[in-house]
Amino acid sequence: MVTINDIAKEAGVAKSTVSRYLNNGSVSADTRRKIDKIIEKTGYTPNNFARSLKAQKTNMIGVMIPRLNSASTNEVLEGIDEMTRKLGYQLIITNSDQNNEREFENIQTLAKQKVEGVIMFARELTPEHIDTVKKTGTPFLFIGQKAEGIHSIIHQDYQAGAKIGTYAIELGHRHFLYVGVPEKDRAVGVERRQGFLDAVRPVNGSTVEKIESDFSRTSAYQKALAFLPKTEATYIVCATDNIAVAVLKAAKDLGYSIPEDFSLSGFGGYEATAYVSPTITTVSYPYREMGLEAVKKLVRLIGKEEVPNISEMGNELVINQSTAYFDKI
Amino acid sequence: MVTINDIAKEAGVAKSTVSRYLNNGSVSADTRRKIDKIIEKTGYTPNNFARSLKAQKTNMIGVMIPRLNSASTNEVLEGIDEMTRKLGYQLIITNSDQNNEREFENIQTLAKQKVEGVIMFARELTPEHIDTVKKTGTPFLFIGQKAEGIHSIIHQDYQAGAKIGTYAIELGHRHFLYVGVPEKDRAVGVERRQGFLDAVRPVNGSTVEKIESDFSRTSAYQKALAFLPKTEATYIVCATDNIAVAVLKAAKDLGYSIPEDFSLSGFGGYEATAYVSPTITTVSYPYREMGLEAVKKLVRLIGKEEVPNISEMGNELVINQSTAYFDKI
DNA sequence: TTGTATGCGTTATCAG
DNA sequence: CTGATAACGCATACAA
Repeated sequence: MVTINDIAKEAGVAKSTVSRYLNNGSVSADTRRKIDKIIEKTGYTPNNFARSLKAQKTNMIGVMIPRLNSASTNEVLEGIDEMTRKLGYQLIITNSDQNNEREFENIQTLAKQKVEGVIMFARELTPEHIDTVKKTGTPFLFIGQKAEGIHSIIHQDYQAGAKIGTYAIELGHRHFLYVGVPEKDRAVGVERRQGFLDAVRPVNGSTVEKIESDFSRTSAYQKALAFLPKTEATYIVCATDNIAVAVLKAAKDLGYSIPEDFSLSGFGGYEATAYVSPTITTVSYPYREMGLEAVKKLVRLIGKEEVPNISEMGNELVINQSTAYFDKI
Repeated sequence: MVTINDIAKEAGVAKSTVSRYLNNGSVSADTRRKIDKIIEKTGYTPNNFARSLKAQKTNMIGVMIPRLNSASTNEVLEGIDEMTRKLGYQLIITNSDQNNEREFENIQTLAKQKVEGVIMFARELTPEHIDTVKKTGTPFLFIGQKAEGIHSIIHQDYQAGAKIGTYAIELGHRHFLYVGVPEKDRAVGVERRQGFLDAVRPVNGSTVEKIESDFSRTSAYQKALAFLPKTEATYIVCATDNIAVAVLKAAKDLGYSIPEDFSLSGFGGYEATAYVSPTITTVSYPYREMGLEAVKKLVRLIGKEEVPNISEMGNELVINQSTAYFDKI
């Protein structure tokens, strides 16, 4: 490996001169040219570890994601990737496989790697999470969930739920089936649902049946297969677009027509909702922008700037073919 | 930050003793207990940079992916993630946004980070790619494409194409539409298609029309919308499952029935093919296993072991509802 | 502008 | 088993 020392020797200068060349640049035109050429020739590149060791600074940002095959996660990641690049940081991505133990591990691993800050896609948040995070002393930013005393950036899930509820009521529906996810995920499992319920429940004669799935399509498909034949509902609210796609599939396999037999909607605004038939009504979330914002916010955090504890991203109702007026009496 | 020195001082021993404690372990039970306690108390964790600097070894593996929102890529990544974890390596993932310049950059960035090896998801391979890679001197493994003088692990794309071709002929089809991708991606754009053509062309009276899309659903959808009304084909071969999903959508929007008006198939075995109606016939690829294999192979490479230049992964025809016998005369 | 010397946190070598 | 010391590659304070 070629080091700053080799360069210095070959150029006949002190290594501090080479170092200066590399950093400030207070070097005479002559030596500059010499060093230029030698670096070119040898293909020298500075050793980041030595640098980090010295500077006590790594220029790295860590990202923790719960799983790799999530459409929403990946869109946020695109935004994160873009902004970290723009701001000159290097990204380290760790995957925790939706497993708490591995999340704890990863929090510590990243801290050990001396990343300057961490963006964590939060799912289920336990006190132990909060604890582990706080112990690291590293700036942390949660995405998707809020927690006492930790900065976060979240979706307006309650409002999203309310949008769907209001819309469905306007269409004339009164009987709903809500396909939810576990409450451990507060944002999706609780907030989103509560927004919907609060919009729908006050309406005279409305009913809501609930079933619970997990985030996988297979689970949602199975549940729907079993439950659709029994339900009184005319409108099916799915807690995510993935679930909606799976429920749509189950409905078709059971011989139902959407939206004739059931109206159906999801949350998220995934591309998939536009490539099934009928296309699925949903609430679209600004995932990419969220990623951009997250990095900006984290970097301010790293720089000890004052930043609001919680930032919220908006969202937008997207009406597609899977929902229709309810006009049978 | 608490260092080995602090520990040593507090324990009243030399820092080399602490270091030994941390590594080999040749320490008296007494000092061991003392150090144990202090480390526990202070929450000391070794500084990886100092370690790497000393050891000239980073324990990191770099991964270069062309984009974050690809189903196949992410499945391979899951495998890679699993195996790197198992083997005790840390992962650095970089995204190049399907952009050659950024690929060159990333190759060098990773080399600078002194990763011990790199797994690169190859798309289009130019001489400059090969060149840049070779200059780094870092062990490289290509996934998905092969290149002279660089180790790689690839799919049997030719065989996959042939499987679809043979199957379609058996169904009685003779007129085909092939929705392909640019040839710059040799594996998908050339090999896969060639396997199909070689299986189909020898058959009497067979015809193949070709159109080209890119890897995005939007592009495929638009092309299909324009081309389906004009085609003579009874079977549409799509170069990827994503394309197939988009073409299916276009066909439906145009009022066609699948498989009555057209049979349709893709490649890849993505989950999406199972959650549209009809489900789409495809060739399923062992993505996750590929990730596992890739890491194993790279690690052998890092260890200077002898490994075959090219490894191939098999694949499997998955017959679904989108294909049917052609029996109209 | 340039060079000397020192230290970042760790490991390895070699005496004791 | 333990301790002193050098070295990894780089940046910087300070002197020249």
